[in-house]
Amino acid sequence: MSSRAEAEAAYVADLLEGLNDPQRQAVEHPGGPLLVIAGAGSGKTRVLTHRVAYLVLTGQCSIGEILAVTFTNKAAAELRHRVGDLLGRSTRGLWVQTFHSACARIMRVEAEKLGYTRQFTIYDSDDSKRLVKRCLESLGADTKRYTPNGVRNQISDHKNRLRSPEQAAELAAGPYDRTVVDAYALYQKQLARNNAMDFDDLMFRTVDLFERFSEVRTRYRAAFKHVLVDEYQDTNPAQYRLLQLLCMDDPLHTAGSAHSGSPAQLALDGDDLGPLAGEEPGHRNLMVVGDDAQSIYGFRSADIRNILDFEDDFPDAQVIRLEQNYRSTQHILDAANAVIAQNSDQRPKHLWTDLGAGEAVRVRALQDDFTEARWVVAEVERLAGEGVQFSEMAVLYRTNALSRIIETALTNAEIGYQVIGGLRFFDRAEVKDVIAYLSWLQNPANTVAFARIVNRPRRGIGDTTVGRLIAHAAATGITPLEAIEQPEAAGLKTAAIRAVGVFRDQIAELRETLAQSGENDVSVADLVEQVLRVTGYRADLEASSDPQDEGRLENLDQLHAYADEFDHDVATADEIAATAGQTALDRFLERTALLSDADHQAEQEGGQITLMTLHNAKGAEYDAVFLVGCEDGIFPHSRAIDSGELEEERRLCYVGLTRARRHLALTWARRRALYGPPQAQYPSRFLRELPSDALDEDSADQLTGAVSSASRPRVDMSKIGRMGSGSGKGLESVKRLGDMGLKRGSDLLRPAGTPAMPEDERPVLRVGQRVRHGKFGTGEVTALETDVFVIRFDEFGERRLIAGFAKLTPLD
DNA sequence: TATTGCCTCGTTTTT
DNA sequence: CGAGGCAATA
Repeated sequence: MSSRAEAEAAYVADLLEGLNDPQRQAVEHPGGPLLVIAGAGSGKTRVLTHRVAYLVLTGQCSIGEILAVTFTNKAAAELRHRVGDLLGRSTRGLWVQTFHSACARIMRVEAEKLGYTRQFTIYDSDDSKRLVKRCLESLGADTKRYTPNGVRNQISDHKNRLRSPEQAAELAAGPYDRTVVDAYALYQKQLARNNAMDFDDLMFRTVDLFERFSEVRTRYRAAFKHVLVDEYQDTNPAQYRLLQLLCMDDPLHTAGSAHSGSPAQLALDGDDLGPLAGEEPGHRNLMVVGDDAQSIYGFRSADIRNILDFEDDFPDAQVIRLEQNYRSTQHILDAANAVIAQNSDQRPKHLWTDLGAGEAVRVRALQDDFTEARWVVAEVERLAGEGVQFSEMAVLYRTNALSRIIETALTNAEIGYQVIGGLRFFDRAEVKDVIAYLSWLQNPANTVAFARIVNRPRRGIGDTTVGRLIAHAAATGITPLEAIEQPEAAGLKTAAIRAVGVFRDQIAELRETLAQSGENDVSVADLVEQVLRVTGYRADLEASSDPQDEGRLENLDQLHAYADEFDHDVATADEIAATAGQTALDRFLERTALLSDADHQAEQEGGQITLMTLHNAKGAEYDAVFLVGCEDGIFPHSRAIDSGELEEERRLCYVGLTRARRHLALTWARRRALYGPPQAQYPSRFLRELPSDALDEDSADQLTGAVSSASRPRVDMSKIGRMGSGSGKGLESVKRLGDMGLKRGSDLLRPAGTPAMPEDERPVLRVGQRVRHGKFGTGEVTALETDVFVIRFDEFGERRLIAGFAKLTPLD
């Protein structure tokens, strides 16, 4: 053996040191499709990083021939960092990217083939929502019935399933679907006209590109000899297809029928659909790592079938399971195992540890939300007294609305905390405004950015004027930038022309600066500064008396600082190579578009306890975890109960439980004031799935008393009718209901114009009785409460009616 | 055109 | 309770 080979063998032996058997098996996998089922805390990142290092050290491929994809920038950064540590050298050339940034990078190079310029703008969900709204309006759709957000989600789902508008049309069942499809078609047209892609397009267009241009496909297939995927359980059909196109044989024909879709329709020349005769076979080196039990993004079109059916999709696939957990004590794992075992659509799995049984898991029923919060705080203080760091504790909840009361309790106890999630830095209106300025300067076709900033700060350019400018631009095929140069042609009158003129001059000045920046490489920070100054944006905020504007100014300072940092951040050689021909502004916009706040978020400051949703908790771990609000309707969420999505909720529970290393407590409140007055709550069904052996003795009776009432038929508050239009004449009655612990206001329905009915005239009803109502037609009484009827109408579903107002005629 | 007040409605959200 | 939407106002 040559000394070089010996040295290499030594390196590799070193690398494999300390891995358990299945981990090592995964790292040494000879090639071909590999699925690593990595239970929570089983060392999946370890496997990924070691695998990359192994491939490089054994000379199976160079570092630049590996593509590792993740879902978050944070995960990508960590992966890169840890691979660097293992290899002891630079990871330059290694493609560690999020799905979206990898696609964006490819699209920047290939955009022209699909009719975009390289400067295409990436729309975030907010931009995309605005555009959808505009589309709906121009279709004349009622945006109350067709909410922009709802329609956008539907469109997003179509795209994630690789359905073109035409294909979506084939599936459209009712009038709602058809409107969605119309909006989708128009929306895509507008995106193209705006030279913009939304997040979904980054994936969809890349798939499209690979499917239609064999030359491009071949190039990327050859470039990556190994593809690794993190969090595979969260991939959607588009991502699945992309992986297939990159790795597998005969890529145009291997698509599973469930996932296949033909390219979106784009009017383009140079189509290159053809048989694949002569195309190199795929390398098949696809390694995916994930945990089906942690698939919690189904609502974002992630398809758990991807991981469940991996062996069917790739018949020669190897499957390796990692079940040894290095994080939690056995009681915690027992609890998690028991809960997830209730799911039927789940790979059987049994986490175990050699860390010992540990402390019992605790379940606590508290009389109300306030008491619950205080209990958690008291426990936090007790644990702190035992030496657990605040930074090692977390409070988890299903919905953000639950955080407030915990925050209040922590504040009262003077315990520092940080809330993860909420409004991100780059989503703040003022930050987005400035970015929109920059974005529009870079891409004048970006109508969404134009509409956003044209009257910000206020310049007296109202909706009508903006509408005329946009309509004029659309009608004549020019950009909004050109449109403001010809306000007369757009049909504007004197006052509007003057206002637009001011704006036009400001933009001209900014464009001048930008043009110079191309030559002299003026920094992005300077551009930000220019925007703030020239547009009067800063002056406007400074002159304001609104106290919130102070914070906005601070945010803008932060944005400036961020841009400054960006200017001085020496781009890696990689980035420069990938972005040849791009200006600093181009790169800045790309980065901000794809960067979430989590990446920007300061590392855990010492001494602070963390509050976050269960979704945000994935990947995190803490010594002590409190899972609050374990009540049916909250967790599992009522909407999930309705739509039968309990398994995903249960996986969410599994995620929550497995975040804890040593201390785990689950709490629920018998009464909770979520919106308005307190309401009776019932314990989460998941609590009853916890094995008593894993619980402490006090936990045993924490569900009794309430369980019997939970089995009582309950009114599903989410299906309750709404108060009719008209003013609050019913307020008194509504207030009385509030006093009785029922929800008030919008949950109660009073048909417009219906007068209150004297008590003695109200019909006597019984459950099961058929009734007629003036507005809702016929239905059946499902429940009676004091002053309230609950009726399931044949056409409108369940509604709650105020007895004093509802005119109901008994039918039998 | 900007401001106001009233009404509605209420998951989760890696990009 | 509180944010966002919208219609009635100044």
